[in-house]
Amino acid sequence: MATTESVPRSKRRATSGKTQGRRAELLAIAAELFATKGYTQTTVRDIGDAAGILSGSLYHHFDSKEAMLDEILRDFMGGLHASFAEIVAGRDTPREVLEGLIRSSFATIHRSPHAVALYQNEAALLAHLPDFSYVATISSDITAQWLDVLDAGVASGDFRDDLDARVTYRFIRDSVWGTVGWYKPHGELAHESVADQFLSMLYGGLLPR
Amino acid sequence: MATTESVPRSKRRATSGKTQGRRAELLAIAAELFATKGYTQTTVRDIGDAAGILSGSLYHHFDSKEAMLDEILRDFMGGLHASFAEIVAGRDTPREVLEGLIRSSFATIHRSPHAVALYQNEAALLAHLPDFSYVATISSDITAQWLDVLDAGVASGDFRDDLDARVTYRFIRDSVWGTVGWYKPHGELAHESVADQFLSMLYGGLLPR
Amino acid sequence: MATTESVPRSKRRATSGKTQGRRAELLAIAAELFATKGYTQTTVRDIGDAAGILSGSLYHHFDSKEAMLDEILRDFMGGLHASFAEIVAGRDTPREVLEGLIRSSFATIHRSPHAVALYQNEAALLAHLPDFSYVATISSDITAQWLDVLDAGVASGDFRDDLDARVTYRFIRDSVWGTVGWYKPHGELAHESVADQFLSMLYGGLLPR
Amino acid sequence: MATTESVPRSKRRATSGKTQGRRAELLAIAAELFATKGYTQTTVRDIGDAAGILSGSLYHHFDSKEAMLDEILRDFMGGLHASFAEIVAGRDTPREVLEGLIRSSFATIHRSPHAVALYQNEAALLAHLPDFSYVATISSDITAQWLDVLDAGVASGDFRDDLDARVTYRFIRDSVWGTVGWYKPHGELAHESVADQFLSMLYGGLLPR
DNA sequence: TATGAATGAGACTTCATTCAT
DNA sequence: GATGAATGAAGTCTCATTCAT
Repeated sequence: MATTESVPRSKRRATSGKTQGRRAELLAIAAELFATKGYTQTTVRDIGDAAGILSGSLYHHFDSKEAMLDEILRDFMGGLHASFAEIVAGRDTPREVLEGLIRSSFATIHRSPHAVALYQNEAALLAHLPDFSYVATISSDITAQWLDVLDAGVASGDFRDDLDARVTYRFIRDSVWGTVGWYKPHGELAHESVADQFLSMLYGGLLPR
Repeated sequence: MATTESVPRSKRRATSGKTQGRRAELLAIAAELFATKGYTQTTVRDIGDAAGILSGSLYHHFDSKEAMLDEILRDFMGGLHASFAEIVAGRDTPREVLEGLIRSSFATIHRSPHAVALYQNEAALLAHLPDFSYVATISSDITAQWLDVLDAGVASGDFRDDLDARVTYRFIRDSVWGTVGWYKPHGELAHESVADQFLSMLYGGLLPR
Repeated sequence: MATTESVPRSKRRATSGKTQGRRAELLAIAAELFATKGYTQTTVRDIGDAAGILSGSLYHHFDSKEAMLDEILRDFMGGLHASFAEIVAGRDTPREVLEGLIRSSFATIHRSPHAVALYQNEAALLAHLPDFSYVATISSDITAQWLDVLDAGVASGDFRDDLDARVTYRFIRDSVWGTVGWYKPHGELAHESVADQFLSMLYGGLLPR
Repeated sequence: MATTESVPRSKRRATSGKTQGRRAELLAIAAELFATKGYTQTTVRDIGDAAGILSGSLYHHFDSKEAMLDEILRDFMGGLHASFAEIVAGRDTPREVLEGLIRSSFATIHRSPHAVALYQNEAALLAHLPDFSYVATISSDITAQWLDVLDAGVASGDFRDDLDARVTYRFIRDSVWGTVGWYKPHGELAHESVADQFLSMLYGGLLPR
């Protein structure tokens, strides 16, 4: 497993405390635009407009448009991997761990929909950019976290042994993260309910007993 | 339900028989590039290079880059809706129909991976382009086809009645179409096997009996 | 009569005081090129070269090449209509008003030869561009100003009553504005002398008494 | 005076009798488009469309788009100069000659409005194209024809001697040829009536006696 | 004669980025 | 920190023209 603890943020500029607030604001604005329109379709002028400054002024805060994407993804993926690691370490049975991972994922979608959407939608782009190889690395780590749980569950008898774990993992992953495309954080449906529904279907199947 | 039978292709240029072959070739090339690099990231020069002609020569065949995307999507979505309609009409129980839809979807991913990827990945872009409103229309129609089957299955007792059909549909949809992101048409895993795996998990659940 | 007082300039970008100077410079350069080479034959690169910047930099100041033409024509035609209105309102007899309009026209040619040439030469083009419908509107208003004077002069006995006012107006108009094709603002012939010659011929005719 | 009798048409292709008809058709179509939309704004595709053939097929008849313009203008200007020469030679007094030139001009506008419009509107363009220097040459010749008549009329006492002949000529020229911008060959107003109006105004002036 | 495919130059425009103020 | 002007590369598209069929 590749080591990804505490993702290094080498190029992040030195900042005073006050500045940090402005950076975070701008990153939030950028993340929303990137998620909504797509990274390539979002211009630095779009970001500047949304922030109430000229596009050129963004370069006082960030080195480039790509640097903004980098900071958003780095923060997100580091946190995601860490919180998954915590769950894996803190629960007993594979079934409890899997349920924890799933519930945490839906909570993450609720909390950081833009970063999730970015991660979901810009896969093709990120694969082409060498500076973003860490995304693939962390992705692999996360995949390993999930596969380990599934394999352990099959071995322990928690899960069926006639399903291919790798294929099963992908079905679960796509259903879970695909939720970002339709779930509304401020809508009627709570993310906990979405998780309940998913777990109920996943564990029990679609057919009545 | 909006009527979408035989999607009109009003602006397609008049063509003789021989021309059609060249158009189809160019569209296939464009579809692959659009799917692989993303529509925005693909330049007309990329397409021209891949086809062995100058980018400007593409405009002898198509009005614009957008027109190429349009023709690809229109053909694909029209065909998809039609083949789903055939399945709905030709089977008896909701369970048989659902299985048919799912198997057909995996077969479609096998046959037209580029168009499927396009439809999956460019949602944000298409929503911004007024000329592509028909995509949303056909999408709604297809959603209705699937929801009808799920509702009928719940009513008939084929499917569990304690799951929200709308949420369940989205989970299924995202798993099925998300397959385009990892399935390899020429790989070891056949699309029929993927369908078997999915149906087994969907119907029986992850837990052993 | 269509109302054309103070032509709206809705899309003109918000600008500070300093910026206005650069805009005006660029517009003057563009106007000269448009008038000399023709609008279509003038490339944005021509304009950039003449201004000492890259063509793309023009788009920092204007939305498009067409927007430059628009601003030139809008300013010119609004001013022309206004100055004619002032003359119509400020003089007594039709003969005095007509003389005022004619002298003002020659003075305008002297002062803004490029805008006049543009208005003269690009009629065919402007008729095709929907964004320039205001040109036709103001033209109609100006025609009405002149026709009113001619009609009043015929009624008052100032002018002959055996000439068709509409046809006469066109002869006068074409002679007057056609001057822009040969008059040289910095040449020996003063615009006042041109006006004298024209009025002498127009009022007295070519034949000796 | 430059000699311009029988303008040479060196590059005109050898043609059979039948072909000539098609050439003439195509030139008429091109002339109308050039006059209506402007030479630069007219594409060879426009011409092809109007003629019912593909743009590339035009090159079986003409060497280039410019060659079409050349043939139109060469025919027109040669004919114009010749018919003016006939008038100058065939009448007695300067007044009769001037009246002849003016009536002939209006008749020409009636008969060949497109060629006249071309000659009027594309002055800026033609000045830039070396292949069209003959246009300036014939223009000078025609100017000389008119100025000779005016000078002769002043000397003979037919015309007032207190008007500058050169300036007067330009006023007349612009009024006469400017008519092409508003006269409708198939309208109610006959070109003879336009000529009557113009001569009445020119000779008698605008003021009542 | 006409078609259909292609060329090659050049047009307008966009956009991330830089920098003096 | 922010502005406003400018850069330079790149993108989409147009169009006169050529040529094999």
